[in-house]
Amino acid sequence: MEYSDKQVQIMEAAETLFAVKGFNGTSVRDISETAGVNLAMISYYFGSKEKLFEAMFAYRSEFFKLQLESMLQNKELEPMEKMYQLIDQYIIRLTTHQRFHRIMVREQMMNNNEFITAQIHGMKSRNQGLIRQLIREGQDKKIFKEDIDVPLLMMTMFGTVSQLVTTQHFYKETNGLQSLSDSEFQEHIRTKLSQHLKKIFNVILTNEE
Amino acid sequence: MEYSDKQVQIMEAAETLFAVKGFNGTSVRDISETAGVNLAMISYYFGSKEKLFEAMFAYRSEFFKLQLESMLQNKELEPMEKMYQLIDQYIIRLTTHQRFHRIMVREQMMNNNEFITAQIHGMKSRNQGLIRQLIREGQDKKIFKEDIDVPLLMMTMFGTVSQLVTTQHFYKETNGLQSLSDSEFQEHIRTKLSQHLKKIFNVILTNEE
DNA sequence: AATAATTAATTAAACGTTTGTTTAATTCAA
DNA sequence: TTGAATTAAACAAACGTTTAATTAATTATT
Repeated sequence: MEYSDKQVQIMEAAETLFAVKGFNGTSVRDISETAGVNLAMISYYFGSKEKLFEAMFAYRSEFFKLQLESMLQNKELEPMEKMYQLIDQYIIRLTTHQRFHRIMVREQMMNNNEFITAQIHGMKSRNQGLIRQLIREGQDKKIFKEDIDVPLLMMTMFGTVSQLVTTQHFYKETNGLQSLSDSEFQEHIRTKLSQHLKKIFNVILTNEE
Repeated sequence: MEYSDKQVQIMEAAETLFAVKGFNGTSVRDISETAGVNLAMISYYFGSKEKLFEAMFAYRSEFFKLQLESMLQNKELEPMEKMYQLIDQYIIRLTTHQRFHRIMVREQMMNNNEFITAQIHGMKSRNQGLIRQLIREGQDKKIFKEDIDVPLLMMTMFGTVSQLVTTQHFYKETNGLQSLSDSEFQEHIRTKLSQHLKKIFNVILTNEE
């Protein structure tokens, strides 16, 4: 599907507003004003507010997908190296596309829209499959331990990053980081998360410290 | 503040609906029908939909608070035992009050309502303070390691549990647990989370396996 | 203890806004 | 000249809230 500049404008305005105010908290008039287009253009291009949501979600999820295949198939990388790269890629994706991530968090709680629920489900099982494969590889090479609870480990990775991103305002205040600029703070978050998750994964997957 | 049966009915209906459909996705008429009361009773008792939300949130957060003080001050418990109890209590609370938790997750992303944001902030810093204290105790007794990133460790605890609770539908399907009854599944989740988090905390806080 | 007076609870209906969507007319581009 | 893009206006439906009337419960007075 290809979109004109104007259509992209509308989808980006919708993403921004949905992320902050939620789907039901955002009016079509809000979106049209933010996008700088006439109210009727939204129905004209997308059919309805709901369809706009679905179009925007599909459009953004293209960019949001982890690009793991080539990395995972690289035979020169050790399994733990691959896992580290996977962690870092996930952190980067999630901190870079925070607005979209907030929408995902809300939607996977709500299960209101069938199309979007299906999209999220697809992403999730794809990711779980890839990680399972990677862990299997490490186990076959006798580098990883055998008793790994893959779903729970994924919950920890997704959950830790998600928790920090969605509650970063609290985190910033509670830990006296208000003086940091926005980009400094994002860098801080990424570094901390990376260190923390790598430590956990290392110790859960192998026997070393 | 004391509430009559009818007021509690209204707040419980509101909690249920807000958890599923969100604040803006729930109409006052929805609430009145679910609670089995006349539409006007909501304004009559609570003033407005927003005030009802705040009243419900305050009412429920009473039950939601972790009761940690006495346990943490028990001098016969080892620090790691206390940490395990803390983990289990958190898991129980969150899985028992899932509706309220969903509302919290949404609200701490939105920051729309000042009163509720302040309430959440209070809970969070209180919890962080208690955990920090407990970890300090373990460090002073030379049982815990010195380089512990407390905020990040909390993110992992809150995030892992939260992620599993809010995406339990995906988890159930992806891991072939559809045959379990609701209560069996809740028990499954609690056991898994408990084992998983205790393992992580044990290995992060101490040097043992 | 019975009745009157007062307050609280409950109701259906109506209020003015805002909502998402459509219309019909107009402008623009191919 | 034809079809797409754009517009202001209008639409009915749903929204949160208020009103005014009625019923129920409580308190005061005899």
